[in-house]
Amino acid sequence: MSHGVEWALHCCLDLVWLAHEERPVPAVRLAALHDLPPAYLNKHLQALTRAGVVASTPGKNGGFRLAYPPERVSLMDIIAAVEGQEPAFRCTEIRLRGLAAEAAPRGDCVISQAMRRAELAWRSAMAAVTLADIAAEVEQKSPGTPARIRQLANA
Amino acid sequence: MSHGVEWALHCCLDLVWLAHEERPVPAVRLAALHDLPPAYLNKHLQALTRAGVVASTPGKNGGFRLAYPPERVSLMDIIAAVEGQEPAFRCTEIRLRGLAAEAAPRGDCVISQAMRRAELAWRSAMAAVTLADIAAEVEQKSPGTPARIRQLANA
DNA sequence: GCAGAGGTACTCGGATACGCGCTGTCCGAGTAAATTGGG
DNA sequence: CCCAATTTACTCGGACAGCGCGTATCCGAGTACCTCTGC
Repeated sequence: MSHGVEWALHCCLDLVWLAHEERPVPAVRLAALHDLPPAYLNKHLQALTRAGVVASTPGKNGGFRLAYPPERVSLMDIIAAVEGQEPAFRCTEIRLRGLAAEAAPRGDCVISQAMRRAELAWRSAMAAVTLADIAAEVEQKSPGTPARIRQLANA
Repeated sequence: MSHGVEWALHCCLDLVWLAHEERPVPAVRLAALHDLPPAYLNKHLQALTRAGVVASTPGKNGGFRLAYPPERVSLMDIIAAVEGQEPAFRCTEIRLRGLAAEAAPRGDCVISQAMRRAELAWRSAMAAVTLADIAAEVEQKSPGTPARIRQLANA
């Protein structure tokens, strides 16, 4: 899994706390928060924009903000936006090629079924966690974090 | 996830049915079963050998066979052998770098925890399925498959 | 003082190089079987 | 006929190119703000 996923997750979490600001947050500001290459982070934020997870406003005082309230944005949404929606395991039906094709049973590939089940378990676990859950847990462990982030982002 | 995983899974399943043979199965025979590039399949079989999933015997009439009975080989073992044991999501602790480092809460990264939980769900689902389960399901759906594979592999 | 036109600074968006890992191939080391020669 | 040394054929194992995708960067299109001028 690419590093852009980690960046996108943390930046979206920051956007939760910065949503109370009037103005959207530019990519440069988000990059400075975590010492990331600004232009490359911008690329991933574009992917989030295309997927509809965040909304971008161009021009001066532009930037990014969450397109939905944090309760409605799951970690799966962010991952799918950055990594794409294709499944990690792609069955190419090799059982239907070569000599073994004659012995291939009818119906779906059993191996592919098992892989799909496992991947579905992963996707469900990711979809069950929302940005609001993450934010709430962080605020519980260290209540000062959101205000600190807002302060540092506007410096 | 690389294609080698799919190859390894299907070949290990074939090895379950070919385990009743006296002689190990060479990579060329396995490749012919599914019309795969023999040398490249051999490379993945080497990875399975290094991981101890299959055992290789060199020389004439050599080849590969399962190192354990199929009940003790899970799909996770095969995937880990080919893809490596490192987790798909690697937390690089970007919350501790940049301006936000001052606002970083103590304890583990909450996002990383959620990712680990999801990945653990995936690994558990994979580890819960053994080659014996897959083989039994295939044999139930089409009982002639194992004998057909044995016949085609020795042709 | 005020309105409007122009300039300016800032931001997103996509187009452009670079590097690493998966993909694919080849040849050598090693082993077991087959062969051959001698007893 | 039996045995052993040699040859042979076959297999795994690792070393060697090719390519696609993620990584990283830069510059242009577009927008909002600021400034300046005229009334």
